Amino acid sequence: MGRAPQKRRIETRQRLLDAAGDIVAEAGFAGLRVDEVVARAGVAKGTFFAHFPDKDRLLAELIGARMQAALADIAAGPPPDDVEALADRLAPLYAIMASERAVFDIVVRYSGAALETEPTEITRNFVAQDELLTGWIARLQARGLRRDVPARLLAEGVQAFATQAIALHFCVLHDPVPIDDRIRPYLRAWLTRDVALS
Amino acid sequence: MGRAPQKRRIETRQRLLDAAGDIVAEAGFAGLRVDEVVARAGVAKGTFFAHFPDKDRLLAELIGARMQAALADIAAGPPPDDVEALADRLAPLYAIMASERAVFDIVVRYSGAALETEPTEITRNFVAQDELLTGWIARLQARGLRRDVPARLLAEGVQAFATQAIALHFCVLHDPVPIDDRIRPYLRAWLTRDVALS
DNA sequence: TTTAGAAATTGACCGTGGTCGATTTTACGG
DNA sequence: CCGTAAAATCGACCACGGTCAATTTCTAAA
Repeated sequence: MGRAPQKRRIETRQRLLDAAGDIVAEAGFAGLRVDEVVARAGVAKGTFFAHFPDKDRLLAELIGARMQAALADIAAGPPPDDVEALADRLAPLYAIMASERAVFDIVVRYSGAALETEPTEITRNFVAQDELLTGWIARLQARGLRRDVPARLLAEGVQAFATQAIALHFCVLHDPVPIDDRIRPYLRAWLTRDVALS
Repeated sequence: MGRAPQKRRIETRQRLLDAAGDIVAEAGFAGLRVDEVVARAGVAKGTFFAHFPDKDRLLAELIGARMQAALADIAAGPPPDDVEALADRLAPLYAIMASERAVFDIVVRYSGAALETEPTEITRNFVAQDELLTGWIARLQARGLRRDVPARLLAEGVQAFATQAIALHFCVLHDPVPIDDRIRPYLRAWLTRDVALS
């Protein structure tokens, strides 16, 4: 364990994050250049990589922060009472993930902790999603949801379908359906034992 | 419509593919460098990009070819008679997708046709997977599989779970379970109406 | 206050993917 | 066989992410 980080380091890191945030606001995540970030933050290029192992990790940091905010918002409300309400509640989170192709790519890459690296905010977000969903689903299993499968597996499945739906969203073979509408049929089929009856 | 490609162009393209194949055999997909490919093929760098829009598309070409071979093999056999057999049959295809992190990344990126670009061999492979699976599942629906959801949606779901399972495979948070074992619980839950009874 | 050493920063440099105007090769009508 | 326009190839060049030895700044013990 090294020493605690100096105040200067904290400030530099924040300046880098702020500069990056500004650039994203102007040019999107895909338009972010490391040279531009360090220029705006007023530091040398090497400093950037003393704070972030690579460019993608900075993006993951920014995206993870947005996802955490959205998830906190979602978790703050009451648990949903059926599958449709559940889909409604998750929509804002998925909107972030699908906001840009570059964002989705980063989310997918870091949704599971990469083997070598420290977990990112995105990884933690997915773990938190898992817990929230598992709780919601376990509660709904007392109210008509399928009970033949553990709540945790169902929760993981929800994430699988969300990824699939967003991936299809970036695909031209399929009509430009809103992702929310695309996720819903999956969730109905996955979470209920008999769609015709629900 | 321009003219048909000249013989020379066909040969050059093949030399590039062969060189790339050799390098992959030696160093894996992650170890492929464009400079190395053109050096072995005996052409200039610009020629490479006259044949492939970018490096990733070459990789997609190589990976797609392997996937097509595996899928043809799978399709050649008789249709499976239950969920377990279905999972068995798909295993070789998933083994390719999970063989390397770099491979999985490419597969995910091109599994749906990217908005701007020509569809790759990988895209076509996923469409073919979809059709094969839809046929298999429709047949199995006459033998006990859930009938409350259209076969095509179930087929898409299988792909969603495969992606999820392979992604988790590259994640250290979870134990190093073989991907096949990871996919199976999903498929049982997704394809049957009541896991406890099956 | 001094000072040793750790922490933080610097910027020249490199590897690699990708571009583009110049050049050579091919196909084909006359 | 020649002339010419399209096709194919070439390679110097650029953009951008990432490295690292050198330098500056900070901290804390003496």
